[in-house]
Amino acid sequence: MNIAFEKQTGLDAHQEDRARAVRDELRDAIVDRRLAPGTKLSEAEVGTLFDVSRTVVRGALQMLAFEGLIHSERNKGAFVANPSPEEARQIFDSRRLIERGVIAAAAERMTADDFASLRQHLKEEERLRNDRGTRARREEIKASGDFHLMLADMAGNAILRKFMNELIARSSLVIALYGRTGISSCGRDEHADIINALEARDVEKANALMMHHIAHIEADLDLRSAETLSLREALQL
Amino acid sequence: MNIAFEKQTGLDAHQEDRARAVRDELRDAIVDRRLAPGTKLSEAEVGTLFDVSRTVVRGALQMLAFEGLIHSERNKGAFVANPSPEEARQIFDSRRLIERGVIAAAAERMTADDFASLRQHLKEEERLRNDRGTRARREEIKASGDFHLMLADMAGNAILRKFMNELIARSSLVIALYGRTGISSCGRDEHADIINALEARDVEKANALMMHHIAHIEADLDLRSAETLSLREALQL
DNA sequence: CGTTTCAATATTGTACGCAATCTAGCCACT
DNA sequence: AGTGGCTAGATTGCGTACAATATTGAAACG
Repeated sequence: MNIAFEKQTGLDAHQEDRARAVRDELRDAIVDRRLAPGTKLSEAEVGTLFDVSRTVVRGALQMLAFEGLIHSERNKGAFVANPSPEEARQIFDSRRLIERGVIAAAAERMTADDFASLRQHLKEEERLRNDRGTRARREEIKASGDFHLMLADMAGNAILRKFMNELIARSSLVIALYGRTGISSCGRDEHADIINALEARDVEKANALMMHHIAHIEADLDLRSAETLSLREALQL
Repeated sequence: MNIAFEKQTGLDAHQEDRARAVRDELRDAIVDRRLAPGTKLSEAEVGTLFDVSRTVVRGALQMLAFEGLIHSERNKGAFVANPSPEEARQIFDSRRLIERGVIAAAAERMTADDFASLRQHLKEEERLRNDRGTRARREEIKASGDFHLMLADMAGNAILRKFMNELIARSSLVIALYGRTGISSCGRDEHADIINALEARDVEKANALMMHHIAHIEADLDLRSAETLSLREALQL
């Protein structure tokens, strides 16, 4: 476990809820794959790295377990989730369902400001796409997910927003695991097209575009490696 | 807090994961309103009642907070959730969305056994509906929710199932808070109609029936009392 | 008499220690 | 040499003590 942040980030910024801070750091590390699936997250080790007690670490791990990002077994410990192809399918099926609802709700509520901030975000995505290096790739994955989360925000339903948060995080993990080209599939201006359709208040079209978008992401996955993964799971989990 | 179960139930059955056992007891108590919304759940008090340490209680409370059944504030404590009318709307909007997906997935996977166990469950609901007393009412609410959870099981998507679990629990809370007649709306054989449509593999009809069903439940609520509740919230929260 | 301050009390947040459980490595035995 | 069991080490589960924060009540002041 070669995490190199210690307490550089806002971990000790406000001394509020350190468990949440640790969770956020771990989640980022998992989502952009600095922590490989299957990695054991030892309470003592994590605690040492973040300079907090095991009590705090346990809180953070419990939260991550709820989000499905780690998998913890009693008396065994917590491990970074290693989603099976079947789980991957379920995640994307769920996304199709929920993003449909997000589009429908957002279409009725979005303001000019919303479109402006989405377009601002698009520029950022574009910039990252042209950058090179693994760091840019990681940020690109995160930015791509953030687009969907911004839409969920604009839908104005806190529950759907929470569900999306979980689904996006787990999607990133799946893409990291099974992605062929990384995220180039997310590449072309599909996000922009969705925004345009929404601005035209064409819900049908926005929906169709979103479904295509998700289908593209899923098509970039190589879910055949089922056996390989079951094996890995059997061996190290 | 007049909970009267102590350790009568399967709490100490297996000595595994007592936090989960406490969570389940508390969830039941919240969902069928033995614990009123807004009630403070003191760690020490809960611990004494269940004869476990605060550590275990904290674990249980954290889980309930994730499910949206309690609301905990730092250095203040945990309180049984007191959903606002707006939250109630969001919960039912989310249910409409997700149950649509459940119906679609279940329709393609359900077996004869599934229909049999659903019909078995219907009989149980029917029996409870004819019983009198608050205990029967509570069990009726739970059974009514279980119907939806059984369908979610049959959809074969663990993620949707988890979402439904949360939504059903929160719905029960909302119904308890805002329900006019209790659950008579859920009464007529709407569940049975849905099963019949599913068995005929008529997804469209099943969906329409489910949407009507949810609309009926929602129509039985009195969400006007917005001010009253904000006040209550302001006073006791 | 109302308001404000402050101290006493209660409650939550966190660290730590011990017990229970799992893991790994070694030795004996076939 | 391979297999099985056993012991030593490591890790998690949980209780408890102490620190940090909020709440309550009374007393002092305007």
